[in-house]
Amino acid sequence: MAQGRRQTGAGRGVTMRDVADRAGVGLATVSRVVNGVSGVAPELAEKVREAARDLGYRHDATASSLRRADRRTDTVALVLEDVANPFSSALQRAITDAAAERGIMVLSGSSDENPSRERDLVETFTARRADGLIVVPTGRADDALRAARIFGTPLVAVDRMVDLEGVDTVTVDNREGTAAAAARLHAAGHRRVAYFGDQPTIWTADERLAGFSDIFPVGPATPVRRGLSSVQAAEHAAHEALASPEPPTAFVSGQNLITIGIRRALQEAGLEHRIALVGFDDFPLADLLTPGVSVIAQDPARLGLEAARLLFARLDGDEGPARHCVVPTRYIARGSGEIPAPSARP
Amino acid sequence: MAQGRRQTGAGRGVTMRDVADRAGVGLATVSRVVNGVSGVAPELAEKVREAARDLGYRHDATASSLRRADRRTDTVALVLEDVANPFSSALQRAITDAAAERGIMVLSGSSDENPSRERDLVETFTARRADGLIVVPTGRADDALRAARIFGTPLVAVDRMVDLEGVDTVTVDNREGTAAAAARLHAAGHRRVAYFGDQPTIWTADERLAGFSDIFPVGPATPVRRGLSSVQAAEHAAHEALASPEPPTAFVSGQNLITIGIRRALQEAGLEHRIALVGFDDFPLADLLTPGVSVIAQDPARLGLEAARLLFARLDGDEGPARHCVVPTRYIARGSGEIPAPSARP
DNA sequence: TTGAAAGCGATACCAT
DNA sequence: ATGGTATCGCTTTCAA
Repeated sequence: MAQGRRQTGAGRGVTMRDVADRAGVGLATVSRVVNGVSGVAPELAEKVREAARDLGYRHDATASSLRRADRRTDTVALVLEDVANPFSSALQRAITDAAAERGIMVLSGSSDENPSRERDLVETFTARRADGLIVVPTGRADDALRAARIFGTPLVAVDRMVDLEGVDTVTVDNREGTAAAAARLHAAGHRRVAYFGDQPTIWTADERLAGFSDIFPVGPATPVRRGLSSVQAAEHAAHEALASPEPPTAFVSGQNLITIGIRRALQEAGLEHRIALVGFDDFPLADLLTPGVSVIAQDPARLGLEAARLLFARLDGDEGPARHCVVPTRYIARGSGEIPAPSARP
Repeated sequence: MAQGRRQTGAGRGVTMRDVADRAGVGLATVSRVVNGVSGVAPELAEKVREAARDLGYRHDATASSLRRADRRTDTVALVLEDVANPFSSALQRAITDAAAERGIMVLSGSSDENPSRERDLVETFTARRADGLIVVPTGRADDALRAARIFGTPLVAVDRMVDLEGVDTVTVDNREGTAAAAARLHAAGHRRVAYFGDQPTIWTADERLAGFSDIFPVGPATPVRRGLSSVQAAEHAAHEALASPEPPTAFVSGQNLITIGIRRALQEAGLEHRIALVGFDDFPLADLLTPGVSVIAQDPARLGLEAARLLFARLDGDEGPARHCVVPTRYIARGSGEIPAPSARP
């Protein structure tokens, strides 16, 4: 059987007018029944529902929102860094769930850290008249977001701060979390500690490095590598660091892919039990590796929930000043971060 | 600064009419310019673009599709099992990328293996007039999908087969892949092998079990556990199996969460080097564990791409008979599946 | 080449 | 309580 656009008389093309005619009522009455407006005689309502069923009527949300006074589409859009990243997908899941409770759908796309892709996405989403936007911004001075704000679409920046007044934000305590983890390494005797981070354009990358530097000011003993954005790049850089005359006794990573890359290099060199490693952002199976990977864990579900709440408040008419929500991180000791410096070993 | 709906005169509420008036041209001309229809005098077109820029005009894709002859919304919808699952998010990513190339957006939602949630999602998506649907069906006789087909929205089922004529499908060779892996265990001397699988309502769960049974017919030596759908459940079941008088010498898992649960139990019992484990579906870091986890790997990106292709062909007017695309799996030996049976050990 | 006008499917006002 | 009708923002004839 072929899959055609119009294979049966039912479905496509059946409008409220058709339903009204078949039920022998006015167009407005059908609209009331479909929208569950009270004040329609029960028997009429039943007749309408029957006609709708017979004809295979399907409500057109598109036309509905066009005519509606509030112009709502009951859709919010989500611009992530990469849907396939576990952090992003946990965020998406939390937001989608929160939205579903209100009967709101979620559109999403990946910017891949590319400002022009981000711009395209924001443009497409506003063209589709999303009621609101939740964005993981690619940059601090974000053009795409500025455009959306001018257009008037409520907007929440999540995971990263942005230099735009009046934008609600949700972030984690990147600096404090990283500093606390670094302090633990310091207490365990580490003095030669390498920091591997993401691209400096990303706000979180700056914050985390700052937290690290609070404990280990950058110097010859504390090499800093930035601009790492894939497992392979981090793995390669870690191999280089291990091959240097005075290799670090510990690594701090600013991102989960980097953490995995470093760990991969350590395992290849057979050093995972001798060199400490702490990563920012938890990842699945970190606890099943031996030794387990200690991390500064974020709570992406919580982040998403707070972002959704902020956005929904705006959708509900909140016109107050911008709010900034900071979600705490949590250090999870699994072993790799608890390896002491050689000097401190018995 | 407050975040209002209408904080500047620009943006919201600016229609083509406004642009037309400011540019001193007709409404139709603006429409032509915006849609890039050739045949407008260059100077007029420039005037229109300028007016649009000045007023902060944003095209309304909603109204556009309503009036357009083909009624296209340039949106396809995706019903996944759980966006947060790596398999699902890889699928989503591949489909979103393929769609983006054609200027198509992707709506998505998670059914959580719940038929009524699936139904809601399909309903919402068709109400939003998605041009097409890609669904990971929760059941074989899927009501939600039947409804969508009657409505006439092109539909592709991915990952799982469905008892509905005329529906395009993309799956992997579940049975063959599992049988091949089981055969390897048999060759390595294993005779007491446990199979842990997902809920029997899921088509893939049946297929994979069938593949296992092709090599190890179900009997006392080959216990089968079904209905496992979380890491915890699998872990618990694995502990039980290990505590039995004659524990299996190998495990075969029908799903990635189950694989992880079994592995967790093995590590807790200190048996990960003595009892073999092969899982269906690869997962991140499977190679970093010691021993690495051998898997029957699917290629979710490929699955998504094929599904998108099938759907786009329908959108392009293909009315041919339903097509079924089968993507091959690949066994990846990492160690856990290569542990020989004790009887076969020197 | 350009513009006026009809109408996509639904909502909301205003009569009845 | 119910129905007629103007209208949402846009595309698409059809005339000029």
